Amino acid sequence: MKKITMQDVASKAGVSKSTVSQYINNRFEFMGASTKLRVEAAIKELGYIPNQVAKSLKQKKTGTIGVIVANILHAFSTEIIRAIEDECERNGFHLFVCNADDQPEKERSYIDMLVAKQVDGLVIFPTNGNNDYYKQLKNAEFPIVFVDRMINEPIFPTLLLDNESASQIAVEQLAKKGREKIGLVSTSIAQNVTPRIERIRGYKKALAFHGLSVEEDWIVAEERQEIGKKLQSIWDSGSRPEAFFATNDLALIELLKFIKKNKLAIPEDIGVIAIDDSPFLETATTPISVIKQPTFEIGQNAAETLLKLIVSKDFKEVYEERRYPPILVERESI
Amino acid sequence: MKKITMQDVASKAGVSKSTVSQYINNRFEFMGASTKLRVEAAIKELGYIPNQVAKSLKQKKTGTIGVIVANILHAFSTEIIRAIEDECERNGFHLFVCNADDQPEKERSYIDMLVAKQVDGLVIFPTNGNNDYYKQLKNAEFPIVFVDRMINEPIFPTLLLDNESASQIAVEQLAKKGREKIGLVSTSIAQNVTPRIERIRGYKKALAFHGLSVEEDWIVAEERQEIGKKLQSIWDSGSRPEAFFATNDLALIELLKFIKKNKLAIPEDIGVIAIDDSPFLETATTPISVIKQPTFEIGQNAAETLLKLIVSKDFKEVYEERRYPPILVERESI
DNA sequence: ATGACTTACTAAACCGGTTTAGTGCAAGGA
DNA sequence: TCCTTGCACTAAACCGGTTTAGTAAGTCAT
Repeated sequence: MKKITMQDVASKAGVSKSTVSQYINNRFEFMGASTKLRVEAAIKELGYIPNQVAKSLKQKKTGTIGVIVANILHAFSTEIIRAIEDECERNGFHLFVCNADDQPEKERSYIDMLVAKQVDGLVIFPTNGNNDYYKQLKNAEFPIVFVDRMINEPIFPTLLLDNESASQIAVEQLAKKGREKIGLVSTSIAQNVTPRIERIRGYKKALAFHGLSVEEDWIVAEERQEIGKKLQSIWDSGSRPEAFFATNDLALIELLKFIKKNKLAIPEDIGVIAIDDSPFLETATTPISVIKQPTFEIGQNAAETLLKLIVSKDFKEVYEERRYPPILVERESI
Repeated sequence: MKKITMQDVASKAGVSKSTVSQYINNRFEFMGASTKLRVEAAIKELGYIPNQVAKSLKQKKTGTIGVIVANILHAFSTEIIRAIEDECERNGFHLFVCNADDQPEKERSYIDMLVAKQVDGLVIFPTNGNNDYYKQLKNAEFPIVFVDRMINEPIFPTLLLDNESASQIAVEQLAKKGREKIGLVSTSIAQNVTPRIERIRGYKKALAFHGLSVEEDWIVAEERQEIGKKLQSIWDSGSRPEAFFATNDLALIELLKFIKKNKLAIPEDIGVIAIDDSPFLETATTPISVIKQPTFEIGQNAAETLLKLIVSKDFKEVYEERRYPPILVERESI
């Protein structure tokens, strides 16, 4: 079956392409009533669907944005995507979702592909390896919003959690219950990823604030598959923390596996608090206390900011990052 | 900054657009060595990135497919999307992901938008409300693959779990441990969604096979927010099952909340088995036994099937659905 | 009757690539 | 010398829309 084009509709209705185009775009000011009806009928009869690719080419906009997440395995990423998608849908935009797997080369190649596909803008969870490229895109006035992570120069709007506050809340909750020996579990910090760095920094500051000492051995920041081993070696060393603060959901999963393997009871043997929530944490025998991120708000604001930038093209030299307050969900694991 | 076009590159290199196009597409057979170098240099110097929209318009293919999931809140959906994405990346395809929220109208409007955007094909978790439209698309030889759910007429390839087997395994596990009073928890079946219907059917068959009676009052199939109430009313009625089979992750969450609220012990007071896994289930005090779907395989095969259909355009009149065997993960909740 | 305005519509350029059909030139063969 | 052939490259049509500039016909005031 041949694809129906605007010309087919025009011929059928006995008008020119231009008139059909006017009809499609609801510009009826100078269209006769009978012409309007004839075009309408022709469209319906032929089942005509306008080709957005042709439209995009001429109008130099695609109604599409790209989202490049650092690691789609984090629940945080999928929730942000969901929120962005909702906001975009309200504004007639569509989403390309890409997963950079924390690899700058992969991120770079996705940016290239998305630019080639003429997306109108990008939301990026930046890895730390393409800062020069970001600068080029800034020069070209390409609309971008950063989420979750900062790069050295704040050349695009950046939205992220107030990570230090989150750590402070975590430590405070633990300290309030008399925990003095508090360890931390994080995924790898080899790449200087903003939230991990800031959460560890906040944790150290908070320990100091509460008069607790920082025990570097109790800070686990490893690739996911190494976390269990490292925790076990701390445990086997005999110098054991009374509680752990897991800085994200993946770290928490590994921590809980370790706790299970060593048959420890929460909170009797070990206190637990984490950043990022999951519906299953509420249903655990000992429900796990967490610090939620306002993912919905962050995602929605990211989309709003980007869409605004797309229409205004009003780029500032630098941007102040926008911080979001963490939300404590007190349960029973402390 | 003005966008660099192929013409800009051509002028800079002192050749025609056609030659640049040949270069971009690696057709070097009839290109002089010095020309090649000049074009190469011009592209690099100008930072030229070819416009895929223009290319798509001429070539009538976009290298893009659409995925419309019924409900993105199911872990199953996100895992399938991930697998499709991986397979597409390997083949240079990109993904539009859309969430129909189980609403046929929303699904229909997404299909329209994606067709307008000239996606090369679609993976759909079909709601049951657009069967006529699917038939139109089949007539137009538009490549589609269905996942997770079947529609009446199998006009496109369909990939899904062997749901009845999954239920049989669930019931068998429970029966093996001497459970005779087995209830079921599902999300709403108002829309006749294939997996839910089949899982309930399989559960009933399996009960019969094990000589157990079907107690309709123990079958909870409600909207998510109603499940808790319904479970509670069963419990309060005094006629209580000894175990529940949750037919998906969302149903399981509601079941676990109910169990928690009533301070029941798993498996002493109540046995639990569910379809769909989550990393947190393994770390529960009593790890929950589940029946996993081979989501990775289903997603990958869906993408493979679709991409094959896109290149071959070889449509069969009807398709036999492809069933995947469920995978039992025995833990301690039975 | 004439010019000025409206109204309803259209021709053709344009977006930025790909592709087809050729062109000009040099080398080789008759 | 003329003709063929292969090489290196180009002009122009084309994809399917949008948009600009313009036209033809009718109305109205003068």
